[in-house]
Amino acid sequence: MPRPGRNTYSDQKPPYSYISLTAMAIQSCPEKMLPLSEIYKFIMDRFPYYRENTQRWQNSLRHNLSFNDCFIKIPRRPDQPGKGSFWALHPGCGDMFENGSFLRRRKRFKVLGAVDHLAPSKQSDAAHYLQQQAKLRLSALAATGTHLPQMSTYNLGVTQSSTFKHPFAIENIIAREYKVPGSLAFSTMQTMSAGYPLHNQLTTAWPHMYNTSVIDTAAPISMASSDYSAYGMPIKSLCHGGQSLPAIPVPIKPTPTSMPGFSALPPHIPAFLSNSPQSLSPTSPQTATSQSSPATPSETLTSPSTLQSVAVH
DNA sequence: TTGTGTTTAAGGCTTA
DNA sequence: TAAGCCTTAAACACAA
Repeated sequence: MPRPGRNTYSDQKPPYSYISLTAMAIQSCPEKMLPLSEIYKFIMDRFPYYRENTQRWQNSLRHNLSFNDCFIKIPRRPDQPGKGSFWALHPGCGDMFENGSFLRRRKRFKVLGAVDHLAPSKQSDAAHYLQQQAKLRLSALAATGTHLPQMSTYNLGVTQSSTFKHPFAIENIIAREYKVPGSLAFSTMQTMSAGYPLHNQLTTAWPHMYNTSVIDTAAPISMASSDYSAYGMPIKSLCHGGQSLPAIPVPIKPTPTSMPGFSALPPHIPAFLSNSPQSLSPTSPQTATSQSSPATPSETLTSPSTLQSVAVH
């Protein structure tokens, strides 16, 4: 793994792949979906390296979005004018990264050929679900007269201040890994008490996928409003410490970190997943995450229950 | 015109 | 060593 010799990524290429960077951007957004331009912004804000040669890496990034099944395209609604679609993570890609670390992908995520016949409905289902999530949030926020909070979904339902920076937030990771090159990154991460692997992140976006130990296309999805918090988040998924901790889809190669219950946390969870708009760079301005475009859906409740996937190796 | 999205190809690197 | 992953480049189509 490259070890930048400077304090920041300012002149070093981050050790993350484009897939990881894209996943970071998407996960950093409360809606768990971003338009391409916002993904660009997220990356450029946090990694000054990518403020140059934009054509090159942006082309690569677009290639990855199209090529990899772990990304799903969500069309804009008519009331969401703008170029391009929204991009989200496929709900089944939670185990894609080794030990939950975005530094390395465990295996390539690929949609099962056997269920490819469902492909036409995949994106619309995903769109329905994500937009429904946004709708629920917006409804709740409208009722309380507040704005969409720029706070991590982790903070919802738990006693953390709005300024809380998750220990695995990308800011912290980078600060630890690169402010002191070759130093305490690993051990520091190990000492962190409360990790939030990608699975937990996905739980917020795809609760039905992570509240069952297996992907069950037949299982009806309860979307009763009582199951949701004020932000449209499934209450169960917010209770990290409870019994309702989401189970993880069985990986091809099970690892301790992917076992239900998270008895063992990854030693270097990436998790970039803070929604904090703070830049990782000493020079970067406001980040894109605070400007993400929430959907304003109006569809009826729909769950992407037909989504099936498998990580292959 | 520009941004977005798709596809193909090639080469380097890592892993099994 | 083969396979897979990642990056980069390029061409093309489409839409705002």
